[in-house]
Amino acid sequence: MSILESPLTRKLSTFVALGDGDLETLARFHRRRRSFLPGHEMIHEGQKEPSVFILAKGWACSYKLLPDGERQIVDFQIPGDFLGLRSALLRTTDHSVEAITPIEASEVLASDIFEAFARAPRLATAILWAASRDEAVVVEHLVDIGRRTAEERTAHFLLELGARMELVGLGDRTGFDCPLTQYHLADALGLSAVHVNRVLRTLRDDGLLTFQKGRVTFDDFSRLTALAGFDTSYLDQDGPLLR
Amino acid sequence: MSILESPLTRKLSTFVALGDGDLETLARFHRRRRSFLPGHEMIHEGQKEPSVFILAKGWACSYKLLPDGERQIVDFQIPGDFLGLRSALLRTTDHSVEAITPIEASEVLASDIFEAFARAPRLATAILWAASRDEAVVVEHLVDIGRRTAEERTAHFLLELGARMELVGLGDRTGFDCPLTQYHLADALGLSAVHVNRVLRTLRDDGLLTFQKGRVTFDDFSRLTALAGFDTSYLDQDGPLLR
DNA sequence: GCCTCCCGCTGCTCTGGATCAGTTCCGAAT
DNA sequence: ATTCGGAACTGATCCAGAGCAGCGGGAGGC
Repeated sequence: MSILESPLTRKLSTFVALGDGDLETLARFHRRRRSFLPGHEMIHEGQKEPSVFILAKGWACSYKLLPDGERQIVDFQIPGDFLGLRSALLRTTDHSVEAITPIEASEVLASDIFEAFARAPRLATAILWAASRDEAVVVEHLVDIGRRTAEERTAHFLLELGARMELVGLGDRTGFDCPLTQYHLADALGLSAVHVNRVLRTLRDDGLLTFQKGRVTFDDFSRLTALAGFDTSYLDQDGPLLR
Repeated sequence: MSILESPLTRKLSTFVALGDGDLETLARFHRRRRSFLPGHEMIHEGQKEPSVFILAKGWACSYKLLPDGERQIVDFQIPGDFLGLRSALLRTTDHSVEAITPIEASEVLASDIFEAFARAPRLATAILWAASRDEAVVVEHLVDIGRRTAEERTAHFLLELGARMELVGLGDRTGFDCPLTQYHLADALGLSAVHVNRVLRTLRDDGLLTFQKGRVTFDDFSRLTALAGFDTSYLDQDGPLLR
């Protein structure tokens, strides 16, 4: 896949129109190609020298484990996302990352990123923007768990995920392909797997959303966004915010 | 207050030894001094042209409101913290910020920050580090809400806050001054105020922690960290990580 | 062809925390 | 000195979601 059509380039381009120099610097990130099988722990909590990856294909999830063995999934990573960027900056790994599907990724050298900051300010801004966007996703997730009911929370979370998939051309408002199990969803939403199952069933029975056979289908987008209190204004913007 | 003893400088210095040029650039941030009274909404969700502040004195909180009027506090800001940095990068404000106490802050121009990235790479790295640290705080908060019981969650959250206060010289492992009400805590922890009250009472009765009269006291630090599953390794490091 | 494992699914019971409906306390304003 | 408003605190009841126990079905391995 050419750098020009990589999901990351696509994502960054919605924010800023990248120049040739930026693209060249970005291309240099993709030196070491790596593949991982489902279940592989790509990054371990506590790891020294944290690795950074750019996801080209497949899904991963970042999570933390509690002493009692419970797991909280903090975020899912989809094509175009960075893995371990925060850990690299903090020089300490505060979470683990696991491959959910077979994965294709580029392992990036932290030094390449810092170099990019020095010599390709436009690209640096774009990366910062992407990092901020990730943080905004986590914040929305926090609100989901803190203040929404199981149903709102599930609906809202899947809509958010759909919006992210759409941003890299892997989905639209009818739905998206989704390799997650109900267990993943439970660990992400702070619910039990049993309850996630019931919630998904009622959402389906109400004709709002179907989560089945590797696909999430938004059966009634407008009623769904209303139920979830989901802000659809992201659908309005077209073209880079910054030229 | 001289720039050298500002909470932000102090915080950044735990990470990287800043040079004269860095400090000069940092000093330029503090051009417009602003004061706010408790309850003032310094940043509004949806605001265009978001403002950026560096908190010098006082406490603020960033939060999101839900359609049904519920509020989720995402984070508290203490001296040395940035307000609205993420919004500035995203060029859209996805949360509000309210002053909790009387506040002294510097309003920073986004352009000054971007300039700093171009000409003071060490400082830029330090700011990036601070932003990553903020994100790590939000992630811990997410785990609190998603997977910990009310008691663990309350204890863990206050310990985390204590660690942050310690980092800017405003607390130690015996406790810290804290202007929050039980309502603030409830909105942050995703609990009802009633339940927060009960939890604080049992923590106090068990001789673990006292939340009273504007101060949080860690009555039994080691039992408390054990209950909360709180990682105390932050206490080990001394001196900048990066020289 | 059968076995096994994982995932989806379901009924029942139990409980952590919400909700409702107050009272008490304290500090600031008049 | 009294009022007033916000915060802390408490008891009683309710319910969303957890926990437990178990079933069915499909995909992969031998």
